[in-house]
Amino acid sequence: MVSSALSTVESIGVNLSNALEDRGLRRTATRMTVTGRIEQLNGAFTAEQLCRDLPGVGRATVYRTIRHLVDAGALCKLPILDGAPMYSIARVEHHHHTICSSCGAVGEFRHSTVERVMRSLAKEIDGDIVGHRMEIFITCNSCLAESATGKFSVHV
Amino acid sequence: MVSSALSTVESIGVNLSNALEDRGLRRTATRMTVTGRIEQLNGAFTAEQLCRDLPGVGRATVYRTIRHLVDAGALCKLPILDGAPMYSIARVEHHHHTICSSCGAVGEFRHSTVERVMRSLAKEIDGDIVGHRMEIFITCNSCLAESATGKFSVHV
DNA sequence: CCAGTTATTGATACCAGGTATCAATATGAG
DNA sequence: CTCATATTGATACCTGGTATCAATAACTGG
Repeated sequence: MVSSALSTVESIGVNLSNALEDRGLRRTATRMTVTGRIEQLNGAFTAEQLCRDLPGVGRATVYRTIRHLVDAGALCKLPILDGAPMYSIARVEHHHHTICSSCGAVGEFRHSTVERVMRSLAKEIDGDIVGHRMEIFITCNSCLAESATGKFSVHV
Repeated sequence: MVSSALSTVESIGVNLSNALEDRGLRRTATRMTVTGRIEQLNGAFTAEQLCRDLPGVGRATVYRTIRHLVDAGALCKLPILDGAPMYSIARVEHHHHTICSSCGAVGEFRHSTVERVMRSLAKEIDGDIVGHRMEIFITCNSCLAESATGKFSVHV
């Protein structure tokens, strides 16, 4: 819901069960259930949330499947300060996240300037840059409308 | 150790026990022990590490003191994917972190371009930007020298 | 300095999120 | 169909961290 509102995200075709198969994992009914649910969600989710949504699937299996998808690069794992990490389908090659401080909704964006900054930082940083992570904390438009109170912590 | 190697960090005088006192907390011997140890460390640390270093101080007290210091803004809490968060003394007003993917050493840096990017992103992001977080994953110079194997996960 | 109030401490139990184990079951190859 | 292998899920366990609470320490006014 939030992802679709971000102008810089272009969806690429993702098929989670294919991602698993590509890693030599079997396409089982249970895994289809899990990946199907994730694709339905169309937004970021936590592992516990997925367990609640799929009471017929064992906790261990849900966590295992998520781990496989992260390893396959099909999901990205987003560390949340003071809380369980969230996962979202990696729709764009390399991207960053927006997190609504009020409702927790996660979106993706990509911006060439960010990558350009990385190159200019390379001169100032002691060592080899091997990657980066960036999150932007926002109050999303629907929360602005409701002017809800913040509940996620923000690193400012 | 890594912090001092980063050219963009300028130390500001920090006194952790003062930070606690400013919040109306008592300057007790136990708190002095904890803050003293943190100041000695001169780098990022985990809560468990601090507990191990201070066997005479109760676990609960170590965690409570860390929480107070984070609330006071004297420490920053850095979420680590797959692991306990690390804490480091907030030496500069607003900054970002470098994390060595090999040894886990954390450094700080500040770069005006990053803040400039935020302003240009404001146009493209749906909602109000309230903050951001950025981590750069590096292989630090000492690890480059040893060409150690990576053990921290990287979001690329 | 004392008595009383309030804050702090730390042992303990507990909780959340997640992983290892392992017997039972499903899957796919031949 | 048969067998080796992968998957599943109940369970126990682990890690990181917090709530509880009785004992103790630290401030306060008198």
